[in-house]
Amino acid sequence: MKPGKQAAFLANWTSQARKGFLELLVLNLLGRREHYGYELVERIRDSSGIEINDGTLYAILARLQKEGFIQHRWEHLEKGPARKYYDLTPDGKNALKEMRAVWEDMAGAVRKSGARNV
Amino acid sequence: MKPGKQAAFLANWTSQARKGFLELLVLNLLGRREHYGYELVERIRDSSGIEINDGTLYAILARLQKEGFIQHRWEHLEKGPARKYYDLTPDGKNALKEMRAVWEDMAGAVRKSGARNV
DNA sequence: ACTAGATACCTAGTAATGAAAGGTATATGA
DNA sequence: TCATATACCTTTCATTACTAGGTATCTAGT
Repeated sequence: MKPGKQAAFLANWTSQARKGFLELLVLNLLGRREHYGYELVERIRDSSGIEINDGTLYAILARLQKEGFIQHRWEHLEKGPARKYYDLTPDGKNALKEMRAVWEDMAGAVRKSGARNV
Repeated sequence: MKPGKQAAFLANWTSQARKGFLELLVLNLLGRREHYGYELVERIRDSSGIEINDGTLYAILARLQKEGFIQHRWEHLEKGPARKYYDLTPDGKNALKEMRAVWEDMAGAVRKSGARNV
């Protein structure tokens, strides 16, 4: 196989595998405490080592709010751009519970299906 | 929120979250031993409880073979339709290792980010 | 005063995948 | 004869992450 082809496949696969996962990650973090958007980008990168484009994150936040799973309040600082703080609604907490259960099923299936000797 | 909306969201989210995951699951199973397509559908359902449409599975197998990660041999039985047995190529084993590493990072991030009290 | 960079928000277009709904063919049992 | 199970495959659609843009405020350096 061509040398770059492996890397290209993995990059694309990773991008696909992150679908859904990123939403769960954001809800998980908002379940701990409120965050503003830019803060989430930094926190995800620094604490999880997961890179996320800010454009991707804001799209996720917009979707979650449209679903009624998160809500926001503006905080206008004396210095610097205003911040939009998000936290979970009761519907969001319910959705998070169900999403975690689905995720656990998937993680369990990967564990069970994985051979040790490949 | 409308009663059916929660369920509709979860179904869609699950569908998105399975992207990538299903390919990893298939490679994991083929890493243990060879399987034919129809067998994979049953095995995934029976041992993991994960439902997978056979059309989805055959598309995955076609992609993985196009990438050079799996190969097949035909088995013509005396009775019933012929079976197409798949197993991993060396490239497939390498890809599987890398995909598992990415998956572990994601699973770890979910664990670390998850609050216990939501 | 000007520039670069960091902070903080947002949008439009593209590519890739799972799901649904179809199709083909062989064998079995009512 | 008809339904069901086995076993393969294709086409179309909806959704989401990524890329590459954009706006605006503040700070630091020249």
